[in-house]
Amino acid sequence: MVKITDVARHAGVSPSTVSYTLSGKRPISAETRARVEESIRELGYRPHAGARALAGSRSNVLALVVPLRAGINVPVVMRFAVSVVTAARAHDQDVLLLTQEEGEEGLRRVADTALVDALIVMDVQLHDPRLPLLRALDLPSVMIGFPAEPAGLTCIDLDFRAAGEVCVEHLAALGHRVVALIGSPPEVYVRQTAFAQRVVQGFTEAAARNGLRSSVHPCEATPAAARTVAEQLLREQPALTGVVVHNEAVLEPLIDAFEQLGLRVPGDLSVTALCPDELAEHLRVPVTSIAIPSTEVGERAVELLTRKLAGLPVPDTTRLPPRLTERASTARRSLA
Amino acid sequence: MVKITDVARHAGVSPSTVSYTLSGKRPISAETRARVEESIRELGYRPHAGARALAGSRSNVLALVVPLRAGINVPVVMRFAVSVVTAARAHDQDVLLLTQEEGEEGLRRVADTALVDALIVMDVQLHDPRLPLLRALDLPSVMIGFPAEPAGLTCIDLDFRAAGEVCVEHLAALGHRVVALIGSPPEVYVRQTAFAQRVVQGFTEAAARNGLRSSVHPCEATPAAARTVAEQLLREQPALTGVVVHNEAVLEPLIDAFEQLGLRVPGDLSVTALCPDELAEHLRVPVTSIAIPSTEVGERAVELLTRKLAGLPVPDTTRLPPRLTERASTARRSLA
DNA sequence: GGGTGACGTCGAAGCGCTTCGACGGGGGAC
DNA sequence: GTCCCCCGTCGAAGCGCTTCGACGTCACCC
Repeated sequence: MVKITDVARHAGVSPSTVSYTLSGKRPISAETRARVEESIRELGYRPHAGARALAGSRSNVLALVVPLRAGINVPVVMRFAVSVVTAARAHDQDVLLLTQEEGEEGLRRVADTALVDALIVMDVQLHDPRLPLLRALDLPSVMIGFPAEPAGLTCIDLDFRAAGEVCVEHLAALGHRVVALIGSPPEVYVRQTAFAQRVVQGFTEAAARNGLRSSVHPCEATPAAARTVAEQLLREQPALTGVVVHNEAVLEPLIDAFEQLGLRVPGDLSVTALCPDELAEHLRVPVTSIAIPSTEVGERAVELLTRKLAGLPVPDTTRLPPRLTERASTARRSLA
Repeated sequence: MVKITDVARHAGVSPSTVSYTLSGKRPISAETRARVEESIRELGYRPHAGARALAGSRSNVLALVVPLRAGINVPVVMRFAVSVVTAARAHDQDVLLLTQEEGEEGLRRVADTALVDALIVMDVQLHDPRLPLLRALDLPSVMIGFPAEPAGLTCIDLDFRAAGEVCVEHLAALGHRVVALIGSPPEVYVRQTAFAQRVVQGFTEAAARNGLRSSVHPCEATPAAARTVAEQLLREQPALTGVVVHNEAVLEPLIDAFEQLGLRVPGDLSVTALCPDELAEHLRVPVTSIAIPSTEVGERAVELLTRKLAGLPVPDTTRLPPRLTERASTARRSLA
């Protein structure tokens, strides 16, 4: 293994000069720098991570805690993880993978052993048991998702409220006057995360603001439930021409059900959804949708962490604006 | 931060004694051990990872390189990653996540900086450019998948050949005499990984061994292609009663096509597949299938690595036996 | 022309841990 | 009873790097 003293000898300087050349923490003359850099290249020097962490009290590693819970969207998590790693590398950091299974003990471990400099925690619940620990730890952290009480933490996620609004605005702009939100199973609304409620909020308020008639319908994640909701909707809201679906599992069955009930999409009914793009694209009728911007969330999370590590101020909460992708499932309301 | 000297002082011993208590590398009397352990607990001591890595030249971290290539099955990768992390923790190791994007340079970096002790490389291609590097590096590594020339490397994967065989044996045992393999798109067979060919091999040989008539049909990953293959099969092999599908994307369209052509599954046609269990389970007719045992692969990979790190011998190649899960899509051949 | 910084570099002191050699004491072998 | 060896423990020497204080040199100012 080639070490810093080897480089120093080869370049005819002291080890500290090599160190300063690398870190830029003190001025080094152009010639010396050139000589040192040449030596580094020639010898293939790579500083030892452990030694660096020990002396510099920075490991240049950040921990990423991924969820395991049933019901999480695996491809979204994966895309997110990859974007975190990529963004981290751009900031000269590596990423240690932790599973949620390790829980608070895992967080404490990597923090106490100084294995990592910072934490990214995904899938944060409203009353996440890890919150007190994260507040107490002196490591900077960023969480994906919003707990009930985000003060003193740094949180980031899609702005679900705005997502609900944008869907409605889109339908309103197309002339639709009666809209419905077909949501997640009832238990989701009383549960650990608040994003489902936020979508409802945004949906309802935007509808009111635009003078639309609107209703909200939770729906179990089964084709049968989808069918039932569709039938009920037709019965109770015959004037309905626009729906927002926030329930990936029933998006396809729902469209099938509507079409079997004689409603053409988008001819008679415009459909928008909150779901991953892959799903929206690959349906028989590609669906106008808003996706969770997993890549952007990952990048921004790393960026926030980097700023915190540098001692710069960061906002407590950042809500990413939704981006609606128009596809074949929405159209101007026919005036027939 | 509490350090080893704090513990030593508190327990009235020397730092080296604390170290030996922790590592077990030298005998420590029961009383001393108890005293030290109590001090550790009381003070909440956690050894500094960097210091440990520096002094002990072991970081207790292993790198996991995940693929990004289009066409990989994300949930499978994710499940695999999680099982690696879990297994690694059981061996007191942490896991650093690398993306394939970083390529050979990334491997070299984590190796040269001594950030990690060992490597797990997923999605290894037949002529993977990383192979020479992995051979040259003095870090132990395990690869998921088999390159063309696995000598000197440690590889693990599902035994695809046996998987092909098992499907045929299952059909043969049910009395089927004419079988077909519906495979991946043609390009897969001339491409980077060999597993597709191995399935064909196993399929063909098992068919011959059992005296079955058999044929192999590559198939593009589109519903239209599925339909075409189904029609062709009916025309050319009217006596066909069993198929093996090794192409996730067309499994559902294929079954649809067969049923639309008047063949009932499993009444007239038994279907087995190589695909993830989730897919097999959630089809209209749940399909008898063999899945890639991602969890097991992950565990075994970590185990192999642990043995290598301990200097123990490991086999160059380990092929995990396929496990066929019987579902509703296969039945005894009707003698009608 | 001497004082004063700023610049560029060096030496040495750690960072917290592991490990090697050494050493005292007690038990077994003779 | 003596010798030897092994058990249990200690002290000290690093592991490879960062960083702090110090120092020499040169340019510039009054």
